[in-house]
Amino acid sequence: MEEGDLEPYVRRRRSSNEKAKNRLMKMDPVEQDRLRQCINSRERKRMHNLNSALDQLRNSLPNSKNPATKKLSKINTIVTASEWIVRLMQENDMLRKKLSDLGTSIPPLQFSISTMSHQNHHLQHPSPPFISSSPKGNREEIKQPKKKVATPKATAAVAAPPPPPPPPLDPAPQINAAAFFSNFLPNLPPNFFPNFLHHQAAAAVAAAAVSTGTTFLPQRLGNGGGGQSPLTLSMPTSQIPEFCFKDCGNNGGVCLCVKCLLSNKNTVS
DNA sequence: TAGGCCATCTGGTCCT
DNA sequence: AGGACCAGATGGCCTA
Repeated sequence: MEEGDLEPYVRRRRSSNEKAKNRLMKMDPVEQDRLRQCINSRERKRMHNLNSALDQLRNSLPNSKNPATKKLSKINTIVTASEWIVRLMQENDMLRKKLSDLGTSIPPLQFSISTMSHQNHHLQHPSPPFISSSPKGNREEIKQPKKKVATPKATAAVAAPPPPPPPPLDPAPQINAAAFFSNFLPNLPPNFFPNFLHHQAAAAVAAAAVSTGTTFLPQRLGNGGGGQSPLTLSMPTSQIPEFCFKDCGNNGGVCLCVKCLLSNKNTVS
């Protein structure tokens, strides 16, 4: 495309909108530029609001406060949050069932756009940097999707079947810490466990429990065969670190993270 | 250096 | 008419 093909304001026009085009072409270049900057500014604010909401969502996810974890990308934030919500709903259902079995009942939670909008009041009335200059106020709020003319892409989206309901949550088996270690590291030296900081061992077991779909049951480790005092696992699963222990320097160069354990990358010397 | 991620600009379309 | 929303294009930054 040559430089002459570009109009001062109306660029890359793909279809003709004669009214708008005529109106814009009546403007002088300075006025067109001012309008363009105004539109760009609004779009930036809109995207900043979107990112702000995305940051909130990211910070609501488990492990988000862990400085060792890398910041989730936008798409991963959405996907992870979606999966996390499903997980919470499953756990919620399970707990309700347990309550029901105990003869107690509580009313189901009710979610609605209106209550969520109330809780996200700050999105409709953002803090000063993102306050809309629009005389109509900020329209960036949670609301029902607007009706659009069916385009091929939109039609495909509507025609797509809804995702299958999540499978029922099976009662998770509980993992025994000592059994886990004896299964995956059968040739442990007699004094193996005492060589590890117990919170690392606890974290590794807990991480294994999560990755294998089992429930981490805090309990006492065995004595490791060396006549040492038993170790108490006390780390809640919410604090499971995601980083590899190889770098910690406290375990003799042996990594206890699940990934390394399962891939046999670690060696016990 | 390729690929992922992101911010920004931009034009088209819809909504109020 | 003006603003919101959307998606394509583009270039910068970072990392494996």
